[in-house]
Amino acid sequence: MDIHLYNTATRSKELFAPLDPENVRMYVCGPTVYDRAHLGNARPVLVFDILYRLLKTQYPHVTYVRNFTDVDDKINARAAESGRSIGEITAETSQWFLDDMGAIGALEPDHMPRATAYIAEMVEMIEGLIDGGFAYAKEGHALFRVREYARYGKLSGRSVDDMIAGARVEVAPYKEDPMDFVLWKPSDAQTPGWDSPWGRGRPGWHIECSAMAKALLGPQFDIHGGGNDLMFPHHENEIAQSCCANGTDRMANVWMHNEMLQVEGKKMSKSLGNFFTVRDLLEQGVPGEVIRFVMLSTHYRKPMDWTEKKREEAEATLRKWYAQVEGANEGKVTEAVTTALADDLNTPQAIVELHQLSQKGDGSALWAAMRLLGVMGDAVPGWAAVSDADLSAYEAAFSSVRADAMQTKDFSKLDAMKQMLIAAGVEVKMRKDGVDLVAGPSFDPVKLESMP
RNA sequence: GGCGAGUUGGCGGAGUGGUGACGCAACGGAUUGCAAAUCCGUGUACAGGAGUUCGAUUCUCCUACUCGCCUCCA
Repeated sequence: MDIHLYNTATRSKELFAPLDPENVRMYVCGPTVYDRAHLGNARPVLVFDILYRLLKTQYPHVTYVRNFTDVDDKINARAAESGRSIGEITAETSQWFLDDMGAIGALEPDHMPRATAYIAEMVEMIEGLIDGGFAYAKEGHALFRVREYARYGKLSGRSVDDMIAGARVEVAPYKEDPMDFVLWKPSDAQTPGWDSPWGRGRPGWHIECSAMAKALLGPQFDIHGGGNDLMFPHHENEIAQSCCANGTDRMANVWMHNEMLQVEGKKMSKSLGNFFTVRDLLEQGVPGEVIRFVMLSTHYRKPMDWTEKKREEAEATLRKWYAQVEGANEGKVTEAVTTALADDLNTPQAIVELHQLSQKGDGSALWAAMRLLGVMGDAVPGWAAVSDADLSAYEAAFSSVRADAMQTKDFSKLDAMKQMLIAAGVEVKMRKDGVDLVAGPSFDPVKLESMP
């Protein structure tokens, strides 16, 4: 099946053609590990998780790399204020990230390199850039000479001159040109640092991805992804570094960027008070599958608005589907579902196809499709499982009361009983010749104890 | 200020140069002691203006508005 992906670099949807069909290679910019992942961090993880799953259905092998940025001034600040070591913080935070992303159904990438494990590769790459005249060392810094790379700004559609005119660039005495960006910077005694030809210091933010991508995927690979906030400057800088250091004309063939997440129509930010982490939601009792479903219900290139209403709808839909899947045997993913995903990860369209399967009552195909989307595994998750509470005694009692009521035309006792059952979270389904009681999601057996 | 994305019915959300995607909600009907659930059915949405066209929601241009990035926050 043909897969089409929107390539930011060309601003168009293109037929995906891997460099090596035996080994599709993708790199996604991962988190800076200094705290819990917030909901916005989850979006790229889920978007590229879907891409990873899709690619795996079409190619024999996919190599997915997502890094951990464990050297960064935010981490340094966190260490300084908490008195804990950097290693302790990054180890703990990295595991939190994996736990939280696992809870929302994200598969782990094949490689999850930590920046601090690739310092030597970064130094080597910077040396190469300096040797080639693309970078220079000054006052303990190494800087990339942006004017040396003619294609700088092409990915994000900017020109160097326009950006200078915008005057939002940092001017520093050690820079030849205000646009030049840092590859390596000096560390003082309190700041983590590594020895280098330019003195003890630490890498700039962008070089890690160039070095790790090269080490694990080679100088050129298929897909590079991340949030669209990374398009500039991060990805622009990565391209400049990698292409100049590796002598290639491109770093990745396809650049993919997801749009940002909002909460109730506004940017999620601490100042607006609508900032929360994935863990916060999970602790509030929002199942990971629901978080994932809401995320997938908006196409990745559109802003995604997290709302309470969507959360509720997603949960209702999933409960309905889980009930249909329970008892079915897992079948095969229908072509319509895969086709939707193959069209630039059109997850909302894929969800439509799942609705169709649900409508047709095709539980086995639904199961397979839900698994592909990552909201279903080998069994229905516990939170959605139909309760196995034995209500047969109540069923019998209710049936006989109902039979009496039908005779006497006095339904008051029956209605009272029904109210109690409903209050206890029991779904009451009356048929002509009987009654079914099903424990609903909010079933509370304690409330039935006062029943006659 | 620069760059970019977007504006589809009550809400969410795909898609298409020409027969009202889909989900939720709503409404009508069947069923029901009454409800619920279920089933059947109903709705003439494509920001505004101009242009291209036999025909535009879909293409082009302009306007308005929203959002994002450029700045530690994805």
